[in-house]
Amino acid sequence: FKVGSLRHVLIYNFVSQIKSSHADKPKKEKENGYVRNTSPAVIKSEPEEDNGFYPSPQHIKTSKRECEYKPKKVKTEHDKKAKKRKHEYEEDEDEDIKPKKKTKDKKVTEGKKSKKEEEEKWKWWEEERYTDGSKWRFLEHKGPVFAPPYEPLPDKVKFYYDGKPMKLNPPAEEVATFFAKMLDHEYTTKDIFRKNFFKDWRKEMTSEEKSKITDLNKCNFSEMSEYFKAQSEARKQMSKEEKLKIKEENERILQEYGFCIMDNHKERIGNFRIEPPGLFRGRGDHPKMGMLKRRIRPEDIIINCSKDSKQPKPPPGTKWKEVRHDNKVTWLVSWTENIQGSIKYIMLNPSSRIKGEKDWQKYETARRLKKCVDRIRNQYREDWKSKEMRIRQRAVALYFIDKLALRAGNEKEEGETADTVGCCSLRVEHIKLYPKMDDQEYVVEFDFLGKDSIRYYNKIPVEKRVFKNLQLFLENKQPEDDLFDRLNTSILNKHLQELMDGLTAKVFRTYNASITLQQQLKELSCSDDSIPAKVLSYNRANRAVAILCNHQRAPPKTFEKSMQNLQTKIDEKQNQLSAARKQLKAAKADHKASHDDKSKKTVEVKRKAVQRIEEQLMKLQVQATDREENKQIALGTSKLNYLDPRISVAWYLCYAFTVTMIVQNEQEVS
DNA sequence: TGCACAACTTAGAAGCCACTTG
DNA sequence: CAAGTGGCTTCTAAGTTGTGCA
Repeated sequence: FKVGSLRHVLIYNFVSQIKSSHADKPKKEKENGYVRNTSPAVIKSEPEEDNGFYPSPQHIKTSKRECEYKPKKVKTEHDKKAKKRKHEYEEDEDEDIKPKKKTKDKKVTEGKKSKKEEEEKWKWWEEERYTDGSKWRFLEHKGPVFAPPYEPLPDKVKFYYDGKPMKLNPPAEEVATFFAKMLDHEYTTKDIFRKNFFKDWRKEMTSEEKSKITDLNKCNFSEMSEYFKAQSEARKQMSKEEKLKIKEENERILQEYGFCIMDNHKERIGNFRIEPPGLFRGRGDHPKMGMLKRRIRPEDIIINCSKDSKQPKPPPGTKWKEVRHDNKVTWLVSWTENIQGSIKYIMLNPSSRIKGEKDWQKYETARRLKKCVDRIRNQYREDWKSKEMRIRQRAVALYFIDKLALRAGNEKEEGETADTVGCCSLRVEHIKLYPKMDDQEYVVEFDFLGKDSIRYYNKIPVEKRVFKNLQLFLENKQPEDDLFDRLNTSILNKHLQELMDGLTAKVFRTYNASITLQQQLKELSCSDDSIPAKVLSYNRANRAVAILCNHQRAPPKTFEKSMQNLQTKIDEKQNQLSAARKQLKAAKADHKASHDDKSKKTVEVKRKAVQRIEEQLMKLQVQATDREENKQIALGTSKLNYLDPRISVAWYLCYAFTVTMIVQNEQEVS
């Protein structure tokens, strides 16, 4: 599990170092008049009750020093080098970067391979990074792919109002089809959805239509809905040739618009298609659900590319809103969306250099946190005793973020989005305190909706001082008041920045997720295990992380059924096994009687059969366990965003490498 | 300090597609 | 060959963080 042992293949570019002083410079709190139900700024002193549980001051010093560790070699990228990157990476043979030996070896072998393959395997991580804040030197692309224009319905497909057929003009008809396509979804039964939809739909109607259509309940979209269902059915029934044709066309579009040139490398674009118009579907109880998401036109689009590139052309007869050349950002295309008024971007694929570097950096920051997390924990424990309310609140919030992997929790504009919270925005109504619960003391019960309106429910025992502080924070407050009324994410992050360079609230999530994976792998793995058992161990470690981060999913619609199917298979296998065992017994008896070669062979054959079936049964059982445990848990998000891949690779190398394929998918490894 | 805005990461659902299985 | 399945990719909403300005 020594992830550090992988260092030789990676460049370590610690750009930053810990600020020398963590000394708290007490700042005067500014009071902006009267605020309802805020906590007192200063807290009367309490009797100290140090239980000697926490590490000694010496220990703190050690970890502090560790944290201030300054890498021997902080690379400074000279302008010359930065420019060089644009010009060629093949010619960079003599660059004096640390892992050069390795690189050279590889280059030699790669020389035999085709040019194309080499390009695909560009090792951006072996190159220098930009240090001047610019993201690229050269950027060329073809612009976005727009949603296909609306095709009016054939005349035979009718819309009925109040029982009478009615032909809608195309703009209103288009919006009606959006609704018709969602008829099966429970969204369309929700009041807010219907109200928002109807309001926006009416905006698209002619005055004549507007005066006629006044009640959504009198609208009958069923014929439209049937038509679309038939269409999608027809699409499934298409012949092989037709399907192939569509596939080829998609491939052509991908090749033309799906890539860009950034700094001499062809890179895959993430989302090169503009979002088509439709009805907005927020998550959870979203006040704007059902609103019309407008069609985006070239006139809405801002193009970003380099001056010396071939600029993308807008569709004939149209113009871009703007073309700019900003190399301090990574996006290629942007537009403003009409529901929240926020900006949407077209950016590169995760496989790109620009995303990969950022991702790597994220895990490096998490590793730096590992080095000084003890110090930070001691610090916030100290702060629980602070005289200042804001410091206590900050310290308790940070404890939650660290221990429970809660998100930072920005304030949100009321009425604009679903009512969800994170740590700093927790309200009184979201926690309950139990001085005693069963055999545990000082239990806090959390119950709130977090990101994407996923419920967070957890009961955990906390340290006494935390509990007492929470009681204090709750004093004289209403359920809808903020728990941490003297705290917000920007205050918290400013504090974290002082504790460690680059530290923000979300780094704790990354760190705790990754360290949990590492610990769980160590704990759950046993080198004698069979392959399926090892896979189960890995998935369980992954699952522990997903639980920590509260990554949930709706149980798959077919879950119960597929579970049953699996169980049937297991039962069958068990029957097979007992039959095979019987046969083996019989063969043995036969051999004992005859002692000839033939019967000996039969015994061997039967023995092998039993073994094979046992293995198959075990595999099925493990699969069933894995699936059952994973019913409501989503592993993807943590795999993708929180788990340092080096931990998985290290686990694979030092524990599972004798076994051919734990990770069946090569892509996963790369 | 508070706010708006911009840029970027993280998130679950839906869609798609290749494969298996009966 | 159809139906089921599972493992992706795609889609786009919903977060976090940083910045600049009053």
